[in-house]
Amino acid sequence: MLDSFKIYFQSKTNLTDDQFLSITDTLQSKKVEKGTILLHQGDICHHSFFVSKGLLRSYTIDETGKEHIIQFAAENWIISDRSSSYFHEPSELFIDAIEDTEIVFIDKNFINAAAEISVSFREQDNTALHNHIRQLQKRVNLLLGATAEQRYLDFITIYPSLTLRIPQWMIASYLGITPETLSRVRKELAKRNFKPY
Amino acid sequence: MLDSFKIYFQSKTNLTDDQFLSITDTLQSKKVEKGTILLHQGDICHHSFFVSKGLLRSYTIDETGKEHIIQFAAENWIISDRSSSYFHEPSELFIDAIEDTEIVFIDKNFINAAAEISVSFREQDNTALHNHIRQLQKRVNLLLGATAEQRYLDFITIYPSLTLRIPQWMIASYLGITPETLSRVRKELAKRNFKPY
DNA sequence: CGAGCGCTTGATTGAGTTCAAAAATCGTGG
DNA sequence: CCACGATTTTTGAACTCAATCAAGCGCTCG
Repeated sequence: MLDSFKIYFQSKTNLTDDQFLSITDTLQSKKVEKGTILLHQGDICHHSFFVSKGLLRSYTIDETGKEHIIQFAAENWIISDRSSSYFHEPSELFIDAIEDTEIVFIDKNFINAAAEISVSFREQDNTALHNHIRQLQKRVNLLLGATAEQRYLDFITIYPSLTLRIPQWMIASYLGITPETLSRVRKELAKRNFKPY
Repeated sequence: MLDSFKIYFQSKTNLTDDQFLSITDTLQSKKVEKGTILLHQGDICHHSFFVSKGLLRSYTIDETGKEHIIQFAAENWIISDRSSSYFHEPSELFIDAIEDTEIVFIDKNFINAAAEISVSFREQDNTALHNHIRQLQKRVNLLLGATAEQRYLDFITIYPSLTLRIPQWMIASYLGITPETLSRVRKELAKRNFKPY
């Protein structure tokens, strides 16, 4: 599993093999099965999770017990609660596995070591933060104005490869609509002869 | 106007007066009147705007001509389109003045110079990015689940000092509801003897 | 002082939710 | 590999929150 992390990481940071090895000797990786919870609401988030295989999600549960999915992370994505790790605050989020998943656990030590020896890592991290902001802002904008159908169309164009892997009720939760509504939206799109795949 | 920026900036970065002066000699500041547009959708965002007095907002306009307000910025806040400046992309956003406003224009040169000479500036900038992510994520979460009333209550508790300064229809736009709905929500709250101020 | 903008109020409409139940799919053990 | 229970998706009907449409009021600022 570390292999794909290495490929991912070096593509972003141009570290030499030696440099990479020197900071990854402590990295843990692990296979978890579908349903495993990696981060609990209320806990402080100590890791970022790199997905080498499988699928994770982060979500909140509100007072009425409803889940709201914040993010998905498939192969070669990193998921975590940045606010919680950065500010050492209890997390709002749960993170769990939608599929059996292979994970590399990235901790503070690694981040610090990488930042220490690599300018490009720091730059890359900064770029990732900006990307995150851009993505969140687009989503806010979508949630402010778009209909259920528009939200779904947006989702399948941005994440075509995830659409078939993620259960519909989770996509609905990500879009802020009910599973029933999503089902009807899809039916309507099919009727209008729309072919997503 | 530069004075309040200096106070703000030094409180966050512990630069000496000399250091501050050495990088702020090129900074422009300006008074703009209510309604002035500082950034147009489609333009690339070259500045961050520090508000020393007054009130700015950023917003999008969708295909149907509707405004969606992304952010407000009053005294001692900075507003910009980070994605646009960082990635040199055309901005999705407009930024304009809700009140007559005094602004300090922060450009790339200043940012780079400050980052060059001050570790604490870089840290501060990183913290600001994380704060921004945290705020956006909370907002996504709110938009995913909360009713009109919950959104409004959240707004007035987070931004009590802005509630009276911002026209109601703009607050409605920020919350993703119509002005009519907000008016009714407020009426309902008043009836239930709720005293916001 | 009046024209325009913002806020309120009312009536109506509509997109999406809720509740309920059937149909389809999945996964797991025998 | 099949069967059966569980989960997911679909469908239907009633309902609800918020949007829309429309009209009137009040303020301000030009």
